[in-house]
Order: sequence, then structure tokens, then C-alpha cells
Amino acid sequence: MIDVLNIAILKANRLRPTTVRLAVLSVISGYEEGTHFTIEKICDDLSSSGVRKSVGSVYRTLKEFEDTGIVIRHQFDSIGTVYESNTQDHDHTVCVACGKIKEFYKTEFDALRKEVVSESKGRLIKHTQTLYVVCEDCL
Amino acid sequence: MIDVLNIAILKANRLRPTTVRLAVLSVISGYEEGTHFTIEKICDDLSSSGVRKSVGSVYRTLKEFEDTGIVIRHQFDSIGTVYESNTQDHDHTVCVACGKIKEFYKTEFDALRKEVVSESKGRLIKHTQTLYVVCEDCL
DNA sequence: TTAATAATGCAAATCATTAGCATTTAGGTT
DNA sequence: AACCTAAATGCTAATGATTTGCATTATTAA
Repeated sequence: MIDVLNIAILKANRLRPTTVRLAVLSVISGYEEGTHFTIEKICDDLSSSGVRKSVGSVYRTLKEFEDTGIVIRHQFDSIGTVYESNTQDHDHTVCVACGKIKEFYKTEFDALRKEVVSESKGRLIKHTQTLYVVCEDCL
Repeated sequence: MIDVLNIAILKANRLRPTTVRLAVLSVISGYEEGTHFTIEKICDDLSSSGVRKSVGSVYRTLKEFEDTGIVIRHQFDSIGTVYESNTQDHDHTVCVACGKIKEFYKTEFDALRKEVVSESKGRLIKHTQTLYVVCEDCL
């Protein structure tokens, strides 16, 4: 009953609403907006909420979620693979000292990116941009 | 005698001019400017030029080269880890169909990036930006 | 309810990368 | 030129993350 929304999300993406998918969806929809999480974190959270699911299935599920666009996967230098719920378009800053990840968005970047792609006569599928910084707190 | 330049490069970076480092430098300086290469490619090229060096040492060497800035390491989605000689600052487009990697540079991006970082009161260390595209040839 | 298909758990396999350690090399010093 | 110390190397085993094979179980459509 609590899961109606999550079931709808899965169906909208042509994924059967199975226990693993619902469990993972439930865990990650509990995260604060803009949170970046790992597979390990999801597994931990599943365990501590008493839900026993295999690591392999979580990997498979996250891959499906990435393919359908439910989540976005990122690979940050010296941090590794993290995911986040797919909300609006944005880029990241990563502090090389404390590892904190933040999001930023500036329209002007999009215009420039479109220029670059149209100059090469290609089609833009997606992009990533990460600024590695020393953040205010670590300076 | 051919190696004077490479020896100089290593010394300038406080790395002893050892056989492994010279061999790797020699291989990668044979690549065309802007080439993106993998560890595996380097090992293959070493073998086929009759130079027997351990994979572990090549990994170690590339890490040193990355630390000193002789090369830059990139992690591209679905392509993995590639390196390139460190020339001037630039970003990349990667074709999601054929995997071709190209470079681009636009000053305007730098100005925007500086804005972002100064707004958050941090210091910019480095950045990565990759546009995943379908290139002209694959459209 | 049942048959067909997809999903799951589990363990083994894979892949890229790293680390431990004994041996060798580089580079400065007698 | 022989020598000493620290650094570098090769080798192999270890690691960590992720994937895969396969037997079992769950889901869906008829």
C-alpha cells in the first residue's frame, strides 16, 4: 500500500515490481534529495532494515535503474562509483580533501555544450562535468 | 643517446631514469598527439618492441606519471581508464556508438567554472568535462 | 491454475589494480 | 672501480568491485 508509487515508477519503466526492486527503490527514495550513494550503502541499509537481498541482485537492479534513467551513475576520481536519483540536470564539485560532493547548475554551460556538439555535427546524448576543488571548509 | 630528452623529463620530475620509466616514456612519446591509451596498450607495445617489463611496474610507473603530471588519467563511461600525455587543458567528447574520443577547448568554460568555484568560496584544483555524443560518422 | 518467462540467490569467475617481498639497479661515495 | 643505501623491479598472491552461470522461485498473462 505504501508502495503504490514505487510500483507505478517501476511499471512506467517496464520493470516488474519485484521485491528486490521495490526494496531498493524504497531505500533510495528515503535518501535526502541530492544524496550520492553507493551500492554498499544500499546493501547496508537493506540489511539494517531487516531486508535480506543478495548483493548481485542489487547490482543488477541498479544497472536496470541506470538504464531506465531512474538513477544516474557517476565515477569520481579517488571516490569511485556513486549513484543519485535522477532529478534535474546538474554537474558536481568534489572536494579533494574531504570528499564532499555538491551539485551546481548554470544554464550557460548548456549553451556552450550545444555549440561544441553542433560544431562537430554530432548529437549530444549526455554529459558529465566535475570540478575537483578544495572546499570552503577545507581551505 | 636517443633518450636524453626523456631522461631530462624524468629528472625534471624527480624520477630516476630507470629502464621501466624510460621504456614507458619512449612508447607513449611515440603516440600521435592527442592519443588516448590504456595500460594494456602500453604493455602490448612494450612487448612487441621486445622490451619485457612487468605489468605491475607499468601500473606503478603510470601512477607516478600521473602524480607528476606527465600524463593525465581519464575514466570514461563504458570505456574505462585511459591516459594521455599532458599537453594543454581541454575536455573530451566520446562517441557512445564507436567509442571515438576527441578533444575540444573553449575558453568560455573556464570563466564559468571559475565563477562556480568562487561562488562556493573554494579553490579549483582540476576539472573534467565529457560530452557523450553520437558523432558525425555514426549518425 | 498453470505454463512461460523473468527474477533471484548463491557461489564461482572475472577484471583491473594493488601489495608483499625477495632480488636487482641507480647514483652517490669512498 | 668497488661499495653502500635507497629506490625500483619482477613475480605472485591478494584485493575489491562487479559480473556471470545456474538451479530455484516468483510474476504475469492466458
